[in-house]
Amino acid sequence: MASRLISVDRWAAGSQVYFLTHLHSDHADGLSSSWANGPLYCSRLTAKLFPFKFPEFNLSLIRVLPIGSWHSLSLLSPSGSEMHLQVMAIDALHCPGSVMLVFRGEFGCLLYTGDFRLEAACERARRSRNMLLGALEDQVVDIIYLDNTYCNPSYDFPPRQVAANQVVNIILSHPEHDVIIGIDTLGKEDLLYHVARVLKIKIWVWPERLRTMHLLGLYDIFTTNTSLTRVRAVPRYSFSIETLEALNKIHPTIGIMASGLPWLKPGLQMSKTFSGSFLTSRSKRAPGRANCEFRSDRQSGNTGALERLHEYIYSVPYSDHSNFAELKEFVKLVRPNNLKGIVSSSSCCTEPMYLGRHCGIKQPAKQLHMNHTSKGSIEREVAVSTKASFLNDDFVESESKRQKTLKVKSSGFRSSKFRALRRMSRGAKIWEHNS
DNA sequence: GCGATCAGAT
DNA sequence: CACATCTGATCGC
Repeated sequence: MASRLISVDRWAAGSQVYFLTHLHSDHADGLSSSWANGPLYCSRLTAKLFPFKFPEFNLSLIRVLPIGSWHSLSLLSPSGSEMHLQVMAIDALHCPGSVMLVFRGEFGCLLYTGDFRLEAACERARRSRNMLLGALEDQVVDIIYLDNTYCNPSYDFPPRQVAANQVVNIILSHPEHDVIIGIDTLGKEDLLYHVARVLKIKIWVWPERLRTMHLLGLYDIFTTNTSLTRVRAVPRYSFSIETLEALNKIHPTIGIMASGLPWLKPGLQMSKTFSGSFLTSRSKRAPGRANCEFRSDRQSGNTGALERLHEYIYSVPYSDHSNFAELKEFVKLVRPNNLKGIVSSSSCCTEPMYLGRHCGIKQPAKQLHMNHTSKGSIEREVAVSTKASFLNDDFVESESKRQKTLKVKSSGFRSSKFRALRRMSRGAKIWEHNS
């Protein structure tokens, strides 16, 4: 049906142009060094980081989209005529290089937010909002494709600035401890930078991550020398109770997980908050252990929960996705005719519709995530609602990317032991100069 | 042996 | 009850 002229964060063949909103692997996977399906548009910073993630990639395919200016494209429409459209990238403040995309053309005006967070009090976010409003001028956004990751009123967490200060306070209250902070391959640099600046310390990162920091222009505060600092940012997958227990045999150490848990409004489902989280580990489940003494420092209101999850581990509600209130404000600002979520998961499957009601959008029965089984009919709906068939399938497919299949798992003892050993060996890198 | 893909774990 | 990312198994080459 639809000819799929454009793909966003989707890499199957068949489109004429491709857009990458940011370099997190759940958006970039499918790309590879051998990928050559068409020109790939991304922000300048993403383009700079790109060869680090895909060393063999044919860089001649990459097109830089400058932030804040319209870029014109001519595509061949299914009927064989030339189709003109324009696209603008706007800083999404999700991770370095992340952008949202505004498309306009004979099909109307579409806004694809990608993953984003524009906090109310943030100056850089204010610039993005203004840029967006300037781009829209008097145009109506026909469809907003929204980062609905936390599009549910129960997701209520503070601005990143607040959470960053919580991290600072936790470190300050443990003056004799080493500290590890779990991070991913990209993102949370602002948090680390804030911690380093306020505490006037350097932060250890692993060598690959240091190279990323340098690509981002951060040269001074990060080091791979553990003797220079007591604060280390470690890969999230090596951040575990086992790691902390091992580290504590050598030196008192606390772990801080920035994000990692859903942050529910006080009073909502608190009893199950910790089940199934990253803290679910074999040692935690061992009977008779006193290592699950959750102390809730949750304050009233929504200033954000500071949770001590474990004698060594704190969780801080630091999120690079918008919370519900922010999503609501954003949709009110954009006032789209139609609203669709880009993430499909159990907690937000019907929430775009809910958000639309909150924001006064008159929304026909077209929302995308009624359930996961009616995708075919959804695609037909979208084809109608966009007035033109050229974007449709790929947007829809990008939304179904993160669908999870629930399966019964069987993990063998051998593999778990192997994993533990592997973690230890990675941990050894973490404390190499201490032991 | 290698890359792509998937399941599973964290 | 999330996200992002890693490993290992499997498959096709």
